[in-house]
Amino acid sequence: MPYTTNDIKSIEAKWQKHWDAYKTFKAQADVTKKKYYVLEMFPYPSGKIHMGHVRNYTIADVIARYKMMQGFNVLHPIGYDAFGQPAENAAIKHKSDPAEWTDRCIDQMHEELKQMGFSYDWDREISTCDAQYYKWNQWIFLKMWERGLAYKKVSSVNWCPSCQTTLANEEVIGGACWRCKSQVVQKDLEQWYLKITHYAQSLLEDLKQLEHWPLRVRLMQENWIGKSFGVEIYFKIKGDTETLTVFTTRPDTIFGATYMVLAPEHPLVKKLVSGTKEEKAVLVFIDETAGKSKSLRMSGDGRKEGIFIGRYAINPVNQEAIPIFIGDYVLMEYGSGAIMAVPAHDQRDFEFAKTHQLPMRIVIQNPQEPFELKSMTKAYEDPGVLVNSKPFNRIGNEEAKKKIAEWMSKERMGKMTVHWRLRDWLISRQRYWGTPIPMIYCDTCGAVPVPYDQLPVSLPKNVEMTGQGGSPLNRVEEFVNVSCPKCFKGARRETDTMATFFDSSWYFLRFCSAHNDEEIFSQQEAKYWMPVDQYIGGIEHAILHLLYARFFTKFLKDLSVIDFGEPFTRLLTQGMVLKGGEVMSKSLGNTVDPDEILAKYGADTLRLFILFAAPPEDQLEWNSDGLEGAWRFLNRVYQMVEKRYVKNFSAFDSKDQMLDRERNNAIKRVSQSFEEGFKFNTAISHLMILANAIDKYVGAGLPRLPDGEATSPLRNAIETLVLLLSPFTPHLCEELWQMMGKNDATIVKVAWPSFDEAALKQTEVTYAVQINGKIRGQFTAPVFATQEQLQKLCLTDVHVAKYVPNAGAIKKFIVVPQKLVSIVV
RNA sequence: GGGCGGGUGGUGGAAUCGGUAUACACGCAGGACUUAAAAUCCUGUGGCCGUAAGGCCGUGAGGGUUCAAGUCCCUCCCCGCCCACCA
Repeated sequence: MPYTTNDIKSIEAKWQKHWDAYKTFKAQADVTKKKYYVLEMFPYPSGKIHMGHVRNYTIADVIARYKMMQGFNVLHPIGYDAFGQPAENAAIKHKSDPAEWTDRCIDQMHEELKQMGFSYDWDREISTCDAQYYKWNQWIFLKMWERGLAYKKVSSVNWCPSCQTTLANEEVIGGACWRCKSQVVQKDLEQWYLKITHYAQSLLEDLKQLEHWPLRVRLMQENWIGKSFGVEIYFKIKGDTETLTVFTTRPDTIFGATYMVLAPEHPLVKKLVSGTKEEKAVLVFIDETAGKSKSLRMSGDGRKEGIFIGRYAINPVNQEAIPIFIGDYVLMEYGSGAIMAVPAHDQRDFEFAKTHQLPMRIVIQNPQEPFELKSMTKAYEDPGVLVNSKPFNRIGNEEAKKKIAEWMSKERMGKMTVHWRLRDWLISRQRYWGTPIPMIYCDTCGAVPVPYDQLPVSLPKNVEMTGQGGSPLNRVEEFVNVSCPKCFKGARRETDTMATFFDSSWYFLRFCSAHNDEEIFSQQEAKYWMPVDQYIGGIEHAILHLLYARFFTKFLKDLSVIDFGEPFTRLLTQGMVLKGGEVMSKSLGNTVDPDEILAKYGADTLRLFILFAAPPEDQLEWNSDGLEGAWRFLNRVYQMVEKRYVKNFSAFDSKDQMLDRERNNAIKRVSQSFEEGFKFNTAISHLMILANAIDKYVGAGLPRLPDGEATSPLRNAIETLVLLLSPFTPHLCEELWQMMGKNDATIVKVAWPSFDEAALKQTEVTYAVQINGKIRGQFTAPVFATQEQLQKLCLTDVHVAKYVPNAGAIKKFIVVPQKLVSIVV
C-alpha cells in the first residue's frame, strides 16, 4: 500500500508549501496576456469552514486551475466579509472585543483554506473590517451623498426587537429577521437610505445582457425590481377639495369600481374622518393595525379587515359616488397607498366585498361562458370583453386597457405611469461592528459630511458591548463629540453603522489592487481585470447581494472610475450540501466537519468526491461511502504512475490505437465539461474511464514494463490522465508529475492537452439493428459503408434473419450513420 | 396564487440533433489472495419468465406524433426552490 493517510499529509503539505514559497498563484496585470478573473462569494468568517464553502471554493478552484493551464492570466483572490452581528453577539456573550473574535476566526479560516489547496493569490487577501478597506465604504457613501443618492428620512421601518436594529426589506423573510428569525415589527425612525431606485430602469434593462447568468436568478431580480405599467387615476372627494390618487394596472375595469380602499397609514385618512361619526372607530382601527407587524397583517386567512370612513369618492369616468374604506390589505409603500376596488375582477377586492357586503359590478364578461353576479364564488380575472362600461363596451379587455388609459390621460382624469416594486435600500444599523457612516450633525450647519482627508472614521476600540439600548457607539463620548468640519463648533457624530451588504457590494473591485492606500482601487488594474469572468456562489444571494453589487457598479460607472456597467459576466449558483435530506446546518446538528475528512482522506479526496457526487448546480446529498470511492480512484492513479509509467517505452500492438482513442476522448470530454456548464461529475467519470482503459491495456498484474526509446501510447495516456486530473486533485497530480521526472515548477504552468479529432475516428463501427421499432441484433461495418452494403450486412445477423426472411420483405430501411439501422417489415 | 426547476436501478447520477436507456461510481452478491481479517484484484448486478438461447415489461400516470420517444405534443399527478394581499 504505497499511498496512506500519512503519505497524503506529507504530499499535500509539501505542495502547499511549494505554492506559497514560489507564489505560484500571484496574479499580475499584464496587458499582453488574456486575463481571467474567477471569484467565489467571500465568506463570513465564523471560524470553521463548512461543506458549503468547500463545495463553492472547490468549484472555483478547479475553474481557476483549468484556466491557468489554458494560458490565461488568472486572478483568483479571497477575502473575508468580516463585519456583522455574529461577532458582536459573541462579544456581548463573552464580554470580549468583536475585532479579536473576528481576527481569530479569520486566522482559523485562512488555515483551513490553505489546507484545501486553493489557488488564491494570498497577497490580495482582504478583510472588510480593516480600516484600510472600510475607509472606501465611507468614500463611496460620501460620493453618493454628494449626488443625492444617500439620504436620511423618517419612515416606518422593519425593526428586529432581538437584534435591536433595523432591517432592509430584503432582510425580512416571511415577516421574520433573516438572521435571528424573530418577528419583525414596524417602527418610525430616521434612517439612512441609498437611492437604488434611481437605477431601477438600468438594473432591469441590463439583465438582458447577463445571458450567462442562470435564468432563475435573472427572473428573481426582475420580479424583485417589479416594473408595472398602469394608470394613476384622480378621484375627487365628495364635499371636499382634496383629491385621492389611486394606481391601477387594470384601467379596463374602472367602470366596475364600487368602492375605494386606503391604507390605514394614508396621510389623508385622519383629515377625511375628522368630524364624522365614524372618526372614533377609524382611529381605533388605525391604532390596532399600526401595532401589528407586517407579517401578522399579511397572514390574513383570506379575511380582509377594514372599516368605512364615512366619506365618498367620485369616480371620474361616470361621476358615481363610491364609499371610501381603510383596509389592512392595502399597503402604503406600494403605488399611492390607495386602490379603487373592483370586486368582480380582483380576488382581494372580492373577498373584502364579501366580508363587508359591498356591491359588485361585472364589467368584463367571458364571451364563451357568460357568468352572473349571483353565481360568482371568486373574482373573474381572466380576459374577456367589456360590458357596463359605456363607450367601451364589446371591446376586448387588453385593447381596452390601452384605450381607456389614453382616454383618461386626454380627459385629465388620470395619467399613464410606471410603478416599481423596488424600494430604496435602508442601510442604517444601530450596531457597533460595522462601517461608521461618515456624517456629522451640527446645530448650525446641519448634516455635514466628514471631509475626505479625515477618512477613515475608525471604529473606537474597547467599547462596552451590552446588547441593550441601541448602538454602543452612542455611549462613546470621544467618538460622538467632534467639532463641525464647517464651523468648528461642537457637533455630534453619526453613530449608525452601515449594513454589511454595503461592504460586499464592491469588494470584487478592491481585489484588483487590494492594498492601494491612495485610491479605492487602481483604475488601470480594474480596467484590466474587471469584470469578473466567472462568479460562483449560493442561490441565496440571487437578490440581495447580486442586486446591490450591480447597483454599486452602475454608480461607480457614473462616477467614471470604471467603464462597465455589470460586474459579473458569468454566474454559477452552486447547490446546497444536504445531509439526510436537509441543508447542513449547526442548528439542525447535521453538519459534517471538513476538518475530519481532511484528517482522514486529505484535501484531494474531499475535492474529488464533492465534485463527482453531483453537478455543481444541483443539491448534493452527503454520503461518506462516496468518499471511499474517490479515495480508491486516487490510489489507483498513484499506483499507475508508480508501477506502470516509464519515461521511454517502445511496445506497440493492436491495443494502442484503442488506448489512444480513449486518451483523446477523455481530453475532449473533460475540456467540454469546462466549456459547457462545468459538469464536473461527468468530467471525472471520463477520467475514470481513461484510467480503466489504461489498466485494461496494461493487464492486471503485469510487471513494470521495460524501457525503450519510442513514444508510447501508454506513457501519453498516463501523462494525459495526470494533467486532466490536476485541476481537481492538484496536490497528488503535482507529486505524480514530479515522479514522472518532469521539470516544470508547477503543473498549472503545463499546457492543457489538446485532442486530435482524427484519433477519435474508428475504422469499423457496431450497428444496432431495429426491426419494427425493437432492437433485435447488431453487426459491424466499415465506417464508410453504403446503404446497400449495410442492408446486406445486417441480414447476415442470425437474429435479424429470423425477422427478415429476405430482402424483399423490407418495406423501409433507415440508416442512422455510425449508430443503427431501422427496418420496417 | 404566480414564477422556475425536477420526477430515470437498492443509492448518487449518465444519456450531443428524437437513434442500442441506466455511462461512471456507490452498495450488494459470488470468486481469487490470506491462518484470518482489512486492503487489493476478478466476475455479476433494472424487473419478470427461462437451464440456456431468447422473450416480455421498463425513465411519475394516461394518451398522441414517429421506422424510432427519458427526449417532441396534449391531459393529469407528485416533489423541491423562490416570490407572494404589489393594486
